[in-house]
Amino acid sequence: MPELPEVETVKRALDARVCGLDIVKVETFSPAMRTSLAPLSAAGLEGRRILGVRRRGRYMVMDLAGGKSLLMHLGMSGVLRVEPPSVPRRKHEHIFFHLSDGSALRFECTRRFSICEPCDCAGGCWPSALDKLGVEPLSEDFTADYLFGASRGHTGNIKNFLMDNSIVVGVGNIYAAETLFTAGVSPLRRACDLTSAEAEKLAVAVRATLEAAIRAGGSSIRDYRHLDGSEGSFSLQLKAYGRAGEPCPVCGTAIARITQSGRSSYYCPKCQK
DNA sequence: CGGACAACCTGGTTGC
DNA sequence: TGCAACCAGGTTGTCC
Repeated sequence: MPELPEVETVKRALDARVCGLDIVKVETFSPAMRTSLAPLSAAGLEGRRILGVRRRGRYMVMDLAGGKSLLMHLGMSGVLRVEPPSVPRRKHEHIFFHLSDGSALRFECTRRFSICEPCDCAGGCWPSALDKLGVEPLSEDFTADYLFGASRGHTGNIKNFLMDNSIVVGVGNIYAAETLFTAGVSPLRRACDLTSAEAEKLAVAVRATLEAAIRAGGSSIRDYRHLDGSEGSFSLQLKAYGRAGEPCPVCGTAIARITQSGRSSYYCPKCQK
């Protein structure tokens, strides 16, 4: 569900809200998201203080006192909320972390694609499962040169290339569409055919789009919600994604919808070359 | 190896 | 109203 701006928004809010609190009790309600929840209670999370939350790609790691951490991924439909445990449990809320201020961190996941499992990655390192992730698009390592170099030899289309997490993390279906629109590049182009000037435009567009989306608190298309249940507003600024048939905001041509690798792509056939 | 695609799971929307 | 088909923001494994 969430791409980088949504996860970053959740991460920031979570870090600000639960840092310094203790996990008093862990309550699990239904067996398994993608990984079993059974180890959660056995992992000795209860009684540990929350030290902080960090993000790598779409993964979040919540560090706890004593060298334990919790690896979390929201999948397609994961929602984290901090609210009183007395609020009636929703149908797909799988875990309650009861916190020392009386609130609960509640993990909801309708489609069960999420991950929430203990890991040993204290001291700022990351679980080995994240080893193959590419560069962070908001880091100084993500440059036009990097993007151009990485695209050489990739004969697949540029849209799938942007969504390849071993190249650059956090760009999913929504922001791939928005980025390509902003850069004026057709999603049908082969990655290896990009010029260095186009790679430059794309790198700038990726950074600008993600930063603008973070400022707006992410895009709430379907399930995505903030920690308090409110919605992100960037969906109002989407120029191409989900707008098939609507006029392009630049030239008025109808936005087209096509399928690439089984997923919908939206673009302006006139502006995007 | 790169790239296309199915599978994982549930629910909402669309269309007959 | 009923029901089937299709769609959905991610990741992983399989096949060619």
